[in-house]
Amino acid sequence: MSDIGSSGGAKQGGESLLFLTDEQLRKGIEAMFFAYRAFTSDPDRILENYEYGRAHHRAIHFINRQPGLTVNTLLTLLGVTKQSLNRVLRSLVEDGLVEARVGKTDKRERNLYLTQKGAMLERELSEAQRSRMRAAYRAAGPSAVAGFRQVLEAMMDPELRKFYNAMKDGAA
Amino acid sequence: MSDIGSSGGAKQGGESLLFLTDEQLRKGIEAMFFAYRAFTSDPDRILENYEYGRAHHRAIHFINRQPGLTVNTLLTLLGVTKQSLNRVLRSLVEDGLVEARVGKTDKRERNLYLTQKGAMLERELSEAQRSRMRAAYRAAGPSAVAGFRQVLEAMMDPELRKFYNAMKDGAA
DNA sequence: CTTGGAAAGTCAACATCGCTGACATAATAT
DNA sequence: ATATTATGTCAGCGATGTTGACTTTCCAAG
Repeated sequence: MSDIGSSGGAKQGGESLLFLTDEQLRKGIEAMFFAYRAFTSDPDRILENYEYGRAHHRAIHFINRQPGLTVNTLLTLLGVTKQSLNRVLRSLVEDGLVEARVGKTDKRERNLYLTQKGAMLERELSEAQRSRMRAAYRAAGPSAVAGFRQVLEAMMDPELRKFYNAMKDGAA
Repeated sequence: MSDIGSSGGAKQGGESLLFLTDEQLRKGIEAMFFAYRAFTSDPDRILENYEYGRAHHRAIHFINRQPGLTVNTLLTLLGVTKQSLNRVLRSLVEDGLVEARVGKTDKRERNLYLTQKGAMLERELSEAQRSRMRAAYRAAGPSAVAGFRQVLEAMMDPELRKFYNAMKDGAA
């Protein structure tokens, strides 16, 4: 019953609140589900040819975006345990895709960088993903893209939103 | 080099194409990643109290949205193998959350329905998710929501977009 | 200079949830 | 009658997440 409240109340609010009915919200949930599935399918298909999975892709993505970031920062961005990340990171370092340099100020820290080989895989993976994103952006148009970004940002957990906003976006 | 093409070209296109730079696209990728993580975290937290996982949630969601749908349809919507779905579906039926009625026209088919118990869990899970979605919608505003939905829809694989559009959205 | 704590790495065990392959059953369709 | 379809099931495997325990390294504070 408690979830009916906001739904039943929506129609009273006039046009500006109509989109907050439960069915509209459920439709948004489905949109996220289907879109995210498509969004990950392209890199997944590529990764089948390697011995890597989605976890490797995510690590590679953020190392590329913030060269030199520490393991701890990467842990926060990915939201997994160090044991889980370690497994992934070790194979990437062993295979020569990622370089872990001992920190110069704090020697306990490791600063992570993509090697040339790592950067190549990153481009292959992200190009697949960017290609779908680009097509969707073109189909939807600039103002839709702005709205898309606004809603996604509002949906994030506050702590990660900080990290998100701290990243380059080429809009400046 | 091939992924530079569209990026380098973006600046030539004037204001309307500026959002297609590689960095803008990567930022969109990150937005999807962080938002999706938040989006799934609420129901995941609830599911820890039960013996169910994300897969159960997804099945419950679609059975609720299309009561009476067949196993095959659900398979398509979820994009998993029947072996994977069967494991999930069996536990839901055994625990009395889902009812599988033999089809009346084709007796090979099973039509799936939520029981009262299943509907209760569905509401608990989806309320958590809708609550976050509602807050994001409110924060971003109606026109942002329209754009959000447009981009996500454009991102889907065509076959699933059909299913997506066939679902109730309360907009009619 | 010793010591406490932080950063990182590692080992073991386990759960979830994908997958493939093989096979059984029941019922429709030809 | 036979082929095909929808479903269910068993076995095994792989990727990725988890907790818990422990070690090593190293900065920093007493």
